[in-house]
Parts: sequence; C-alpha cells; structure tokens
Amino acid sequence: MTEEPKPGRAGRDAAKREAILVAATSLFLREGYGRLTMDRVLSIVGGSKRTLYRHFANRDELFAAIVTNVSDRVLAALEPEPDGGEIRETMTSMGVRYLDVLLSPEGLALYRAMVAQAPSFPDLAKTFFANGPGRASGHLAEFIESQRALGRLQVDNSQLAASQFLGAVRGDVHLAAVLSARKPTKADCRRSVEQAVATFLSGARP
Amino acid sequence: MTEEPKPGRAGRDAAKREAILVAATSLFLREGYGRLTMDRVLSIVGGSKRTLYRHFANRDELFAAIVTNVSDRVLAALEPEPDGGEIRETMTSMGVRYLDVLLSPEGLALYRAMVAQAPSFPDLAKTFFANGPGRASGHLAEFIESQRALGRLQVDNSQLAASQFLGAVRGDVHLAAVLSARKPTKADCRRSVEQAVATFLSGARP
DNA sequence: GCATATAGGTACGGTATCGTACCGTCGGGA
DNA sequence: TCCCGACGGTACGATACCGTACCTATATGC
Repeated sequence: MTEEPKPGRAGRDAAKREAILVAATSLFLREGYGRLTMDRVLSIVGGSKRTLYRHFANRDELFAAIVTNVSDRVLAALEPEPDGGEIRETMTSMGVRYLDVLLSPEGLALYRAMVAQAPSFPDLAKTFFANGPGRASGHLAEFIESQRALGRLQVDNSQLAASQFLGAVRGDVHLAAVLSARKPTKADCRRSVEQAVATFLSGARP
Repeated sequence: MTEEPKPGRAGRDAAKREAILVAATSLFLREGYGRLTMDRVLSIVGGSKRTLYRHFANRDELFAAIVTNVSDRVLAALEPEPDGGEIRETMTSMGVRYLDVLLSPEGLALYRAMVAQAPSFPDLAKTFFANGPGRASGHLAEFIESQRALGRLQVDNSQLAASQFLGAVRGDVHLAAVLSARKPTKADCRRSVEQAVATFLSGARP
C-alpha cells in the first residue's frame, strides 16, 4: 500500500487506476455485479472511456480486478491470529470471525457475485474458493491437527472435521442472510458458534 | 398432474402454457437465468410473442413460474419418508438425500439463481428458503424433537441442532460444487454424511 | 358452413450497454 | 521551449433484449 502520491506520469497512472477500482468496487458492493456498468463507473469516477478502457481492457477484466481487490481485503480477516489459549476458546473465536466475515456486506456481495458468475469465470471462482472457504478450512484443519498431535483431540480426518465444523457454524444463518437480506443478530451468531463448538468437542475430545 | 390432453380451448391453452414452461425451465437449467431471454424461449417452443406474453405477462413472472416449477419438483425429494429405523440410519438417509438434491443439476441451478436474484426477488427468495433449506431443517428438527421426547436424544435446541447438522453435511462439498462445477463423488458425499452423523450422535446421545 | 376469438409470424419502438472513434486540451520530460 | 503521449468529453456503431402492434391463418363453437 504505497500511499504517497507519486508525482510523474506513472504515479498519476496508478492513482487513476486506483480511483477507478475504488469507485467500481464501491458500486459493486452497493448494487452487485449485475448493475455494474462501465458507464456508471465512469459517472462516479469521472474521466473518459478511453482512460477507463486503458486501465481495464473490458468489463470482465474490471470484474476480476474488483474480486481480487475485495477478496484480499475481506479474506485477510480470516488469517489465524497467534493462538495460545484453550481449544474451546480458539475455535469459538475462529468461528465468530468466520461468521463475521461471511455476513459482512463485503462478504455477502462477494459470495453472491461468485456464486452467480462462477460458470462465466471458472478460474476466478476456483481462486476465490481456494483463498476463501478453502483456506479457512485449511487453517482450522492445521490447528486441529496440531492439537491432535498433542493428544488433546481425537479425529480421523482433520480436514473433513474442519470443513464440517465451519459448515455447522454457517448452519442456516448464512443462507438466510444471503437470501433475505435479513442480517442475523450478533447473539444469533454467538449461539450458533457456541453450539457448534460444543458439538465438535463432544465428539473430538479423547 | 392431469396428463390427459384435454380437447377444447382450455386444454390447448393449458398445454401451451405447459410447453412454454417446460422449454423455459430446460433453458434455465442449462444456461442459467442470465441467458434466459423471451426470444430464446420462443425459438425453442415456437409460437408467437403474443402467445408467450398472454401466459406470462413479463419476464419476471416467467422466472417466478420457473422457480416454483423447479422448486416443487426438486424439493419434493426432501420430504421425509416414513421412518421407523434407527436414529443413525434415519439421519444418514436424510443427509444423503439432502446432499443429492443440493448437488443435482436442478438443485445447483436453482441455488445459483436464487442467490444471484434474491435482491431483485425478495419474496421469491423467502419462499424458496422456507420451502427448501428451511423445511428440510424443520423436518429434521421434528424428528430430533420426537427422539428427544422418547429420551433417545439429548439436545438443547432441536432447530439449531438440525440446521447445524445439515450445515455440517454440506461442509465444503456444496460450495465447491457451486463454484467449480466439479461434482464430488458419491463416496465423498457418503463420507461427509457419515462423519456428520457420528459427530452429531456423539454429542446428542444421552 | 360461418363468425369470432385466438395463435402464429414478424416488424418495430424503445432502451441499455459494450467498446471504438474523433478531437481538442493539458502536462511532464528532453 | 516544444513535443508527444495521455486525458476528458462525447458521439457513434453494434448488439441484445423487452414488450407492443399489426396482419393473416386457423380452429372452435354455433
């Protein structure tokens, strides 16, 4: 993130590109991919089509850039923090953060767009899956595996256990939010996570 | 389902409407809502725009009819069969059927369309949720509740337990299928269901 | 058989959107 | 200072699609 407004042509170039991307991302988050048009982006960011098409050769390329942009920002919140507490505590905090990310406006918009556009952007969809849900499961699986090695958990398949735990955390909460735009309360989320943790531990403690 | 080709105007009318709906549904399942246009429907089913617009006043209405049509057909498979076996067996069979429905081409297309179009069709989305995932959770919750009343299960919240069990069954399998068009194998599904059942039972048996 | 409602075929208006072309202006680098 | 590439503004071509209008053929009901 080089915030310094570099002078010179290259700096102006990068700044313009950034401005376009910011405007396009904002529009995408507010109204979804379907209502994201080149003309509307222009009407927000200003400038000419020539310039827009110089930075992004076509609409697909702009979409890919937006997805990468939002993904990086949103999915960074899924990185595991240096844990060191109890298993229950660690998993609860992971679950809560996971649900927070998924239910955030950015998370919901990204999910909607990727599900809808996956057939048109298979590569992007695979990348999204790998960097998003896939990586979250992966991190959790590593944690479970490490606890298993210490004899504190007993599971057959860490990867499967992790993805099922996260699936349980989502429950119906995520789908309800995606479909009805009715965001569940923080309390709903906590309850879902705590229940999922309890179930997981009852089956995985030696 | 009155299959008899009634004579007379009314019969022809109904048959035509059915033919349009079948063609539109097929197109929707093959290529998704985005590529479903009135002209393409016509080029398949034949006939004139006049007729098409007589049966479905506009594109939104046609979409709603398709969704209802596919929903009824697909979600019927989620109705609980008269159970009477072991808890483990019943839940395994429910989980397997649930996953089968979700991963079928119809299930995937319906899911994609509803997620993408939910903001534009909030009522339809709510109905879909209630008749689909919501009802599946509901049936399972009833079953869990009945077993709890018999003292065979011990759970705090049957509804939450049911939706989390189904969430665990989905795990990453469903999302992977939605995003990458790579259908998991039957074996993957069975393994996911059996693991979820085992976890659930370990936490819910008295 | 005949009148009338309805289907078929097609053209059309209107709109939205992508991507290109043109042209005059501006600013950084030699 | 002067030149060249980038930029802004806008018009334009091409396409796709929704929904309506018009006219002819046809089949239903009497």
